Amino acid sequence: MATEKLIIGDTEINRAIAMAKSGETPDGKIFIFTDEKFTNLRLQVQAKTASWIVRWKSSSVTIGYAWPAKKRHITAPSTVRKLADTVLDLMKDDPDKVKSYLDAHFAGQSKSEALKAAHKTADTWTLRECVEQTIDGKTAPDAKHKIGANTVKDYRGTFSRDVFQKVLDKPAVLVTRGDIESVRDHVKKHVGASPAIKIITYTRAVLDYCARNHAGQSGLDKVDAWWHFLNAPFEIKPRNRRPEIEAIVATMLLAEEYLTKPLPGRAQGVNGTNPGTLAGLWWLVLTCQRAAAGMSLLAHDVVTDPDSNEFLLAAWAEDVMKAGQAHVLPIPDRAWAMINSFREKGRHAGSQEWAFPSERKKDAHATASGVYRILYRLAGRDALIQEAKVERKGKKVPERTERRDLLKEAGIDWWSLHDLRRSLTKVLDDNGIPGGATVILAHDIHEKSELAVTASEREREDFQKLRTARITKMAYGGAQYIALKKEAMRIWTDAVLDEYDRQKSEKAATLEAAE
DNA sequence: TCTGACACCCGTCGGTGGTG
DNA sequence: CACCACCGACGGGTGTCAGA
Repeated sequence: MATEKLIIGDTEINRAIAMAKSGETPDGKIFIFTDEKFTNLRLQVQAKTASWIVRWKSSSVTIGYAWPAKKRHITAPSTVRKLADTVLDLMKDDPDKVKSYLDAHFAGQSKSEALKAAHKTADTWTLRECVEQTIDGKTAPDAKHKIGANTVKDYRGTFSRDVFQKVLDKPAVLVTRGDIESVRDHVKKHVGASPAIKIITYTRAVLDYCARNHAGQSGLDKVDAWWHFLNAPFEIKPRNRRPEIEAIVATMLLAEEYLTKPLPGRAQGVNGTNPGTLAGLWWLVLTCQRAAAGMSLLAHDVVTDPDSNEFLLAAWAEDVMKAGQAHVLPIPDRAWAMINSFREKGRHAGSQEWAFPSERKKDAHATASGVYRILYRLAGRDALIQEAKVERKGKKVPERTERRDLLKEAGIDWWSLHDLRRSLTKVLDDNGIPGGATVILAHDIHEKSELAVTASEREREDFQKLRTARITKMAYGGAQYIALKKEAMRIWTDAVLDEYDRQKSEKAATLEAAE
């Protein structure tokens, strides 16, 4: 083995690099330069690498490479000696700390930061432990800023990503901005912007929580709060799909047409839509409520308005609405008649429980998902066939043939339930009542009335009467802006229903002309 | 005309990604 | 941070058809 003892300088480094590049040393064995200036340092060439090694007593540690130039690349003699000096001290102190120190050093931390980090490795939390502690702390019954089950689900989803695992096992004090940013970028590239933003948001939340509440155990008191600078340099463009009333109504007429016939290409003569589900779609079109909340309307919470012949009142309890606020909406008679014309033809029409009972399940309400599927099928977005579970036994089976986008064929751009809310806002703005949309959409209502019902309450003979009284009181008192809501609801529903009447008679005229 | 087998269809469930 | 949209997967109910 060739060993040269001298002061390692650029000449030696270049020779070592040349050897490593070719993979050949003069005698084919390991080639070593030992440094006369810093006795514990050596530059060792073996195969295709030239490594910087610090030796002390019987142990040696690689602190970097002169070649290859990929990771931990160091070629300046002074830099190497400085690093070697620190590492040697650490080796004498506690050899176990060297690795973490080098991790921190090459992650770009300053000497003092990296040293602090190194001294903390054994007894401070990993990032994973910080996550767990944060979730535990924020879900405790007496937590100050509690998080809900959905948010816990969000945390778990975010931190369970594969690319995150390695970083999570690092001690939190050693995690760097670069670590988190590379996870963020990977997720952005392979998943999407929203999950990538969550990486940043939740990492920041976790480190903040631990630094604030468990600084000692997490070790985060020894580190600058670099996570405050974490950022996601992109944003999600807000959607701006806004179907015109004409398109909405054309879609509704199309859906209505398929109440009595199968959709194109279907192998069986099953009607494309069912009245109960269509009633749900009409309900959402005419009220523009959030789909899930809108469909969970209880049957007894639609009441006649004692103060008006032209409206009904619909009410949602606070636990159904976003932000936990009760909501009352006046429904113009004309609109309710439209909805009801389909509603009363539903399979479970007249349900005591739900205003919009499911077509399928007894005792359940029609779901937003089911309503949405009407649009989904009309656009031909549903899968062509399910995979056959059993081998066909030569029997001729009806086959589904084509998938057509009926909306496109009718010149309608794809729209979905949430888009209705933008259409409503536009129509009301155009009609000079910009506040109308806000009150209908329940963006900013503060109402504390109790609408929860107990079973025994419902047993009472005069329940419906009492219920009506309570909803009315809520509608007219307090912060429900009932007059504004009435005006806004009338403008919107009239606009939709006028267009419906227009298109319907136009259609009838076309049919007549064809005969 | 009846019956049973089969696979189809609509609406539901639940997970993932997006939104305000 | 708490909701929403979207969509794959699936199941109960049912139309279809061959054969009795």
